[in-house]
Amino acid sequence: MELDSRRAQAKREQIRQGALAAFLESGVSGASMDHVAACAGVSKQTLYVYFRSKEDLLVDVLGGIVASLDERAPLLADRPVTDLAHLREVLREVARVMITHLMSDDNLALFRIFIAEMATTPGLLAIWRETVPARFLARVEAVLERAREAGVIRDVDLDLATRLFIGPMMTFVFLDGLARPGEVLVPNRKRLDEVVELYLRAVT
Amino acid sequence: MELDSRRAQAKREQIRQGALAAFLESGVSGASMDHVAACAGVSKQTLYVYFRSKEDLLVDVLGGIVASLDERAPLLADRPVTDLAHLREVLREVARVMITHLMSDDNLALFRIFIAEMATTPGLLAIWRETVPARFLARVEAVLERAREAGVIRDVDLDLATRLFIGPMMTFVFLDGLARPGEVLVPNRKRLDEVVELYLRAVT
DNA sequence: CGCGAATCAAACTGAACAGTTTGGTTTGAC
DNA sequence: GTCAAACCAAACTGTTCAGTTTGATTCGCG
Repeated sequence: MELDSRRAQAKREQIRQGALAAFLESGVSGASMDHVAACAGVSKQTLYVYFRSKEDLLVDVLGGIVASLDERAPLLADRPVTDLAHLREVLREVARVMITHLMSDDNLALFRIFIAEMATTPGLLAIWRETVPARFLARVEAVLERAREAGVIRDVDLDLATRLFIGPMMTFVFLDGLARPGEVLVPNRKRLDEVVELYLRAVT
Repeated sequence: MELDSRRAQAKREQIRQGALAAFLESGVSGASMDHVAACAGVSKQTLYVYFRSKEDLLVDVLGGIVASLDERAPLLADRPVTDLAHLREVLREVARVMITHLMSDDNLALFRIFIAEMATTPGLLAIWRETVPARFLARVEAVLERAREAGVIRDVDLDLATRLFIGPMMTFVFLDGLARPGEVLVPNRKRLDEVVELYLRAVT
């Protein structure tokens, strides 16, 4: 089998999408490989031609998702933060994007999968570590660093300042989102802006 | 069978403890009922005398844990917060207790179980909702409310102010704790005090 | 002691499911 | 058209596990 051909890559992708749908729908252990195959519109055997095992497939799928998040992330590095109005605007936007993006049903299901499977699937643990702290937190921290260099915020510990900003968003996601599957109450713009205002008071 | 007798209650409790140990050790789906029975030092059949099903047992055990957390929680209602020094001291203590308590291996495992099983076990969902937001958040919020009445903090939105305080702690628990089973890096006192200081600046 | 309730160990049932095998069908390159 | 690679459906294997059944044993109370 020539698994590098264009056709093979397409099949791989087709399987990935079906698997993702199945996992999001019923969780990892809840989705049988028969069901995954059905979702992907592929025979069960073909699954095993392209992926060694269920765990292999899971890691591959989630790894792909996480990598693709990078592209959808706002280009924080380009945004000017040389005065307070700029910083305020950037933080507001980050808050909005975070909340609307992370609190979608799909993403909440993804979180559930990560947290549940991380303990027993080393590959996922590695993906989470490389991503959430290393990429996402670092990106926010970089914004704050530039703001600090420009004298917009005080000389605070940047890691803690980042956590103070991310934290309230996490309360929305984990306390409200995960606890109410199907009926998630997403905070509105005004509420998020208030969080930013409260936050700015701490760091300026 | 007289399931209300003293003896029966003791057996129930014995089973609960064994089940908790088994669940923490291997997760819910990872712990077979045979293993639970072994951990409890009880025959498998006795398990089913006292609990209708595995799900029943799970809900009962976690419900008990969560209820018992109340007793271990610091008595925030008694603490005076009529000046800044008081408030600072109370918040520092809350932060320390939260972190040392929530970031223990057992509690991280509990979180993992809750998040993973909540989606498919309605009983757990109810327990989580009644507890985490209703009890824990409310308790911190009550402290802030008294501080606000005493004029120690500004006239801020109390829900958001609570989230701003809880949030950074959640980053430690969820970003650092859940991602590094076995090698959790707990933030030290100084670091937590810095968080409190940063926080106080936002609300005073 | 003696009796009934509680408990035990162990085998069993039935279902679910990851992964494999088989044997037949489609696809596309030449 | 032909041939091999890719694919498919379906049956099969071996295992795991929740929950049940059985039949013997222990415990506590009178």
